[in-house]
Amino acid sequence: MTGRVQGTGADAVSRVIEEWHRERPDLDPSPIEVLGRLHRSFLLYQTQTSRPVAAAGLSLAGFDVLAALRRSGEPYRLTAGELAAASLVSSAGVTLRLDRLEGEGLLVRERDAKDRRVVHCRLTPAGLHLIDRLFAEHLDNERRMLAALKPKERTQLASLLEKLERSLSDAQEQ
Amino acid sequence: MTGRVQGTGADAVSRVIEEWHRERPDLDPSPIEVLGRLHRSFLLYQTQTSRPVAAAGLSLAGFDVLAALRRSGEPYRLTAGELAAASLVSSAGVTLRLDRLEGEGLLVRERDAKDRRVVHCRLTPAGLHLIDRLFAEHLDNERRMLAALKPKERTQLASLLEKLERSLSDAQEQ
DNA sequence: GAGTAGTTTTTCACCGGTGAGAAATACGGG
DNA sequence: CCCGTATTTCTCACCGGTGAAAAACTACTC
Repeated sequence: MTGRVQGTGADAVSRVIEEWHRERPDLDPSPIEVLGRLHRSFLLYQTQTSRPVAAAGLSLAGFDVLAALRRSGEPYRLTAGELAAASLVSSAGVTLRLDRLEGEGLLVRERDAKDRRVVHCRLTPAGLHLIDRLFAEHLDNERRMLAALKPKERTQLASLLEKLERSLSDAQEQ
Repeated sequence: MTGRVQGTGADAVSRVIEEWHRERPDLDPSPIEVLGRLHRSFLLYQTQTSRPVAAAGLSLAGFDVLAALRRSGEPYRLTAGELAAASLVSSAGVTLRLDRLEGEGLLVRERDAKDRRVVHCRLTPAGLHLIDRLFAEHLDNERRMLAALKPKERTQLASLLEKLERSLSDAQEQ
């Protein structure tokens, strides 16, 4: 018997699909097999990732910006536009992130001398120190989250997620 | 030569990993192969999913609630707690979602007669009609997003995401 | 070199989420 | 019954995101 109630029996998404199949047998709910699980996995990931970052007084949004600057290498400097593109965030969102991080002294804004529209963001020593400490922790935390996957499953999943990202990008185009 | 600049060359996550490898060769960034792609895929998914839903005057949050009620079957009624659990949202978040949907006449709150703490939420005819119309569109939209994946890739990805969700759940436990 | 189009970032008004704790109710044991 | 504990939902103060439009600037064209 497959029909479970609400609780913790099988997989939440499997139950969702069973319910839709019962209620709307005219529809094919199979996309949920992938995208519903994407959604739920992301929410779990987000919740668990933010905890240690928040313990250091940072949000995931702030962490994301500092990480982008750090991995860009010296002089740890990117424009607001580059940060928006790297994080898939709107330009308004980036402005907000920068306001907070600049207020906390983790980065500084510097107007470009040649093209005075563009704003460069540069890590301060405090920002560099913080992200260097947090990022190692962050990776360890992520490793814990993947502990139940075998190495082969991880590489397969990575490869399929890469294809998924491309598929989603394609769909966006038109 | 593998080092690409910023643009559209290979995969954004591959570039991120190359950068980290260059900047912090002491760390193993491999979790990003999976979780960075999870993150980006989710953001793309979210953006594209919200468009048609928003065109009907609804947010993804509202859509999520109506869908949970609809698939629960007649009488299309769940408690606030059940909705929170189904959507991985805090109780405060559910209250907010319900306020908006009730204000728009898409559901009604009904206090339980036996246990007056619990609030049942029931789809109104307007809510039922709206979600029945939108959900079919939504599935078609999701199918478009998966178009570049072969059937076999979809089932593999679904199965690996199920394992990932379980791995993330396990990690949450302690 | 003035006008126009295009770009980059910021502002504004809003939605949607959280954690902590309050409020209301239920329940079990003396 | 009454008390302490647990459960369920809501309130409050806040963070973080968006789209549209403004602001600041560049660059093209005539």
